[in-house]
Amino acid sequence: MELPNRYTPNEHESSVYSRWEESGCFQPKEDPTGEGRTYCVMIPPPNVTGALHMGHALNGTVQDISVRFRRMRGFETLWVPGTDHAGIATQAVVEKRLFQEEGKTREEMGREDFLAEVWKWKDEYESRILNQIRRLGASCDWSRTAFTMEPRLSRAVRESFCRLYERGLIYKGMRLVNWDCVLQTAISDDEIEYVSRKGKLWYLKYPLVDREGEFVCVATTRPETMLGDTGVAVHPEDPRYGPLVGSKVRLPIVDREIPIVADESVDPEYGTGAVKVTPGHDPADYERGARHNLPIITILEKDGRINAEGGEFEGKSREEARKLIVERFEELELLEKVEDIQHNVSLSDRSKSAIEPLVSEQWFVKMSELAGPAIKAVETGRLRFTPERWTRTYLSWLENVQDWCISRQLWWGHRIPVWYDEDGTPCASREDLELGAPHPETGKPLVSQDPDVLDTWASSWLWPFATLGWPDQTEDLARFYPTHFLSTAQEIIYLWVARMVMAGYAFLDHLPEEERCPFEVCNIHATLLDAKGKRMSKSAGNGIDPIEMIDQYGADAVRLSLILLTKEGQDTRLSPDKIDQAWRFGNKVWNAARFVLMSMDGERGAGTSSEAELIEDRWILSRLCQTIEQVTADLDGYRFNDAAMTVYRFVWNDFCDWYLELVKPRMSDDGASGAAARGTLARVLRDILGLLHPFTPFMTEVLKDALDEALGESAEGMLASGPWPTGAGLVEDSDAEREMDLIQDVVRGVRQIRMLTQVGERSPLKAIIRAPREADLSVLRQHGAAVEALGFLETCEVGPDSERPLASAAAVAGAVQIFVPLGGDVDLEALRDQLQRKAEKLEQGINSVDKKLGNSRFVENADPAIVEAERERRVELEVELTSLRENLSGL
RNA sequence: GGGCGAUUAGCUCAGUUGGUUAGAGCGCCACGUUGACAACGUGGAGGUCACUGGUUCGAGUCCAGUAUCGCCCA
Repeated sequence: MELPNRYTPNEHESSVYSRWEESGCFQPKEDPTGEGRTYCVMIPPPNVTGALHMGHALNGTVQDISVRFRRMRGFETLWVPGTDHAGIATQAVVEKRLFQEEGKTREEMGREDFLAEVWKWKDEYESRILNQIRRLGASCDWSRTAFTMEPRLSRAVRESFCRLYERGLIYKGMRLVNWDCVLQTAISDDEIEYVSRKGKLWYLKYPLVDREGEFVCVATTRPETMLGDTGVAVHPEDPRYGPLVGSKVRLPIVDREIPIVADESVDPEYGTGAVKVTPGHDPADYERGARHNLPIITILEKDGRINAEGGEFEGKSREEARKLIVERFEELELLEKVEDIQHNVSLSDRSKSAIEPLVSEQWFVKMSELAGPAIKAVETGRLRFTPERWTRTYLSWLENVQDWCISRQLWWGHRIPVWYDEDGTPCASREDLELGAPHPETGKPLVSQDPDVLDTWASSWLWPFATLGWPDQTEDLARFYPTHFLSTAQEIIYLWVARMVMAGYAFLDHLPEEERCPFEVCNIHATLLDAKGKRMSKSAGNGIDPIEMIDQYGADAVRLSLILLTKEGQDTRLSPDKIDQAWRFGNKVWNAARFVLMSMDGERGAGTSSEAELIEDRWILSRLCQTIEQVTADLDGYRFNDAAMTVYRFVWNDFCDWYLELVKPRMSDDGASGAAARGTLARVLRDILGLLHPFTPFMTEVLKDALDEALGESAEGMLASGPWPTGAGLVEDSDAEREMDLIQDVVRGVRQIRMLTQVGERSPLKAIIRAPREADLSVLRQHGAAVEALGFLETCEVGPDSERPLASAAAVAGAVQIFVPLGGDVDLEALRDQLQRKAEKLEQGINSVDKKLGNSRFVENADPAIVEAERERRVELEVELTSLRENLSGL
């Protein structure tokens, strides 16, 4: 295969992906013995109508690396893909489009027809996002693709609902909930976003009953809610109001007498220190009202208009009512003042309309009982977060968990499996019940099913086991549950992670307790920021489209850049030039491989440490050995960035910069040296491709084919199915590394001379090397060829006390001095300058060591090994400084 | 308001249980088209590690406080 000098991802990606799929390597093999090691990951199901964003790309990459690494190591891996029906988001999107395009509302269409439309949308969008995940290279088992509303998973939802219902953990009640007046549904606390906005604080005066001309002044940001006030609260120790507690005020406009109560929750510093209490429309007031038995008055319709309680304002919108009521207060001379303030407004995530707290009848799950085992899971180490600090976030939510409002006034979702008889007596059922059939307890005919649907999280919290077949005891469930790794975003720790853990303990009661936690490791990936450090988000419009980037740079570059940039747990600024950096690395690998493959004809050695004789072969194999060990350990510990950096450096700095340069002269050699070089190159390249495969799966797969072809070896399987490089036949060779260090230093010395003296990179030079130390001398005598090759030296004369030629340039590498006779071309000034600077740095180093060694408390207290190391360092520095000074004085 | 994170070279970031002369990529300067890669190579310049205290023989690293920025939650 002839490789072009540029890697063009678009030519390869789709065919490589198809080959993976056709090979079946993304699917775990049957395992009748049940003894194979498994590794299972569940994808956080993206919203079915959503599009892939960079957060998905990063998270997908992290999961894919984990899965590919384990697969290559021989685990039976399963990565389950799928999507989430995302009740409110999907319904809102479809509703909007239908209205815009066809002018229809869902009410006009009716429940059944509307849902048919949503299903159509779902099918279209589901394939879009799943294909985007494929584009990234994700090695999911597509035969197990799941959807939260498919029959299998819907059955799991029914089962879980009924179990909780039977355990008395689900109840229905009138509660103050967050109401979205546009979508006309309750939403959970987690679906609210807070936006800081400019607003006003109105100071309203409420006249005291029986005290003509006296008032209590309250401050409010929502004056229209005064229509529902049923009290005024002050702090019990507030001297301004103490005497008034127990008396009453007359609510203006409404003309209702309401009491003044003392409540510790009131902040005497805020506003006037007296607050109006509107239990029907404010969560804090709801609590206050409950404590003081104040009545609850609801003043809003479901669409946000004022209802009959508002008297003359009935039918007005919230905004109109606010304006009119403020005007009335002014007319009544009861408006004391208005202040401009900055405050937080709660908006619905989906409709972006202001949330109205509203009392309504909803279904709830009692959470405190379910939270216990989830807390214990982290305490006992069954569940581990990476980075570890997220444990606290998880625990703090669980420890303060509120009951979960699970009903939504939507149509798109799992309909609540509760039916009512004519008296409204509910019964929950796993199977659909016929209307007219007798209620199992009362015997009266059933007249209706609950119209509401469940919160989407009430199905996604079952994801780790429902996708494996639960409530049935399937083979998959037995084999792959509990799963091993979950990777997700920080803002979803409460919404999803904690609930999944609760669900695992609550529902998988056929398993012993230690096997119920749905995953071992929960990774919280970095937040992606734009180049200015702002969080990438759809609403801010500052996101980078991953698909666009894949088109431009290839999936490998997108994946690798995300990992190279993302030190675990640290937020990451992403911009296209960072992706370009990763592309360049890929191109470097491509060209290195191309070069290696061009010279694979002829005899080839085994490429093992035991066979390696030449210093560069021993050295690169030793470095490879360390790299494999390091990368394996890092991936095992989910340190993706460290792993990627290690391979990156090995490939670029060791393999390309030094090894390839060193073996160039040997590559076309017919003898043993050439065979060893080719064997070593083939071995190192093959292992590099293996190590890189989890990060850059497409390119490595293409190069693997090319390598097989060049070596005349049959392409057995794909890289994706392994094996992972083991390091077999490699040893760490510290002698080779030390020797290579010296060679590199000397070569750098020669290069410095070339630069300083402007003699050019390749003009042949004679070098004279003085190596007074026996160890250096023998290395340089033995491996002079390497120095000559990389320094482009004609000759290289090494001796313990070589004479310095007249008119020579010089460099220093430790105790070694390098001289190059140059006649009159030497720029002595520049040379002296450089050596002088180096000497100053050395002196600085010696001073700091002397300061330590001269300090008796250091010598007495520090670890003896450290003290010894400092002494040795002192010697080394001194030797180098001596040779530098000799060199300088010889100029 | 609560919690968390960050502050190191012009920019983006590494820096392990405290112990070399604090590193990388990009950018910059100089040189170089040589047998893979000029999207490359070689060499170089560039840093009071935000600030103030403390602990320690020793602090970029640990502790406390201050400032600025950011994220999550309310």
